[in-house]
Amino acid sequence: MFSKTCEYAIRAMIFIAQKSKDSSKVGIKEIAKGIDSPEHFIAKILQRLGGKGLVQSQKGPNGGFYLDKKHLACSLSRIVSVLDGDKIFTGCGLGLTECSESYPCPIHNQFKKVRKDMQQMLEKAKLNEFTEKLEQNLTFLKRK
Amino acid sequence: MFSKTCEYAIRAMIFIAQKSKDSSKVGIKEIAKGIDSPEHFIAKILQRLGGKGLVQSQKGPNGGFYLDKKHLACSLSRIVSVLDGDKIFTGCGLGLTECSESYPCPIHNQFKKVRKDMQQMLEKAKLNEFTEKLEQNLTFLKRK
DNA sequence: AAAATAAAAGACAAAATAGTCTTAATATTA
DNA sequence: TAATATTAAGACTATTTTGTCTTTTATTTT
Repeated sequence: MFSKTCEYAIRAMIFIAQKSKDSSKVGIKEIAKGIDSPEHFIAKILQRLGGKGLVQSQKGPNGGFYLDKKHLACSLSRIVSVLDGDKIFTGCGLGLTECSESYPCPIHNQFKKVRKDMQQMLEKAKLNEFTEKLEQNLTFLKRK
Repeated sequence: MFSKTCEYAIRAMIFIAQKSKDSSKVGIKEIAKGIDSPEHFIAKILQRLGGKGLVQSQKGPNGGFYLDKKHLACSLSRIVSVLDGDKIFTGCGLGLTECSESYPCPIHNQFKKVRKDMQQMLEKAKLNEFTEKLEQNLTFLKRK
């Protein structure tokens, strides 16, 4: 569904959101451990997201990644579209570049609905809404 | 969403279904042209599907690929699961291998619903249901 | 100002996916 | 039975994605 890049990214962003609640920063090692991802890989992904302004960071001792109030309200769909593009939201299920209402592939209408539901779901999902359940150990960002 | 392999496969199978209506066979070149895909690539994909019994074929002059009545009722979900596996139907949106009801990722419930809708949509979609609209040029399997 | 710490950047490597080409096997037709 | 047409199979190449390693830059603390 999503690329590995995107899966790690969402997990990392939710993790950073959790840690940013009390406006503290979190280092890349802790993030990598916290979401069980390759350290250098997630580092590069966060660089990309930082470049696009989705996450903030600070170098040097006591530095790290963080999210201010505004960025805590970032939606998952934003992360997906920045990293994977919006093919998943608007692309044809059968890979036709010209697929559209007026030139539909055979599953255009059915697929359109599923796509839209996915988009709306990710649109509604904001980074800061996951913190509480994580703290209560009702949801998880890494394997047991 | 789906792999290129799977996109081509679904288009090819729908194409073969259309041609199989009057129980005639269709060669790989015609299929490749009809769905606008690399010839040798779709050939290998159809080999895989043939090996799994999803499509039938015959060698030699006037040979080609075809679908008998039974196989014309094959669902798109079957094709997807044979080629891409069922990660898309059952896998975690954030890539957690152990994600489940009792150990859910933060978006488990929302994602589960979208996944299920997708699966049901593909389950219901049978190869033979697309033929008519294709013939009427109301839907398409290749770019203009 | 120096040392230490942390992210940024870029080069590299490995694996998976996508795509191509050649040869072999098999069935049909003449 | 020989020629031909067609899929099957396998080796190969290219591209993209995933992942690693090293060096640089920036910031903080001492």
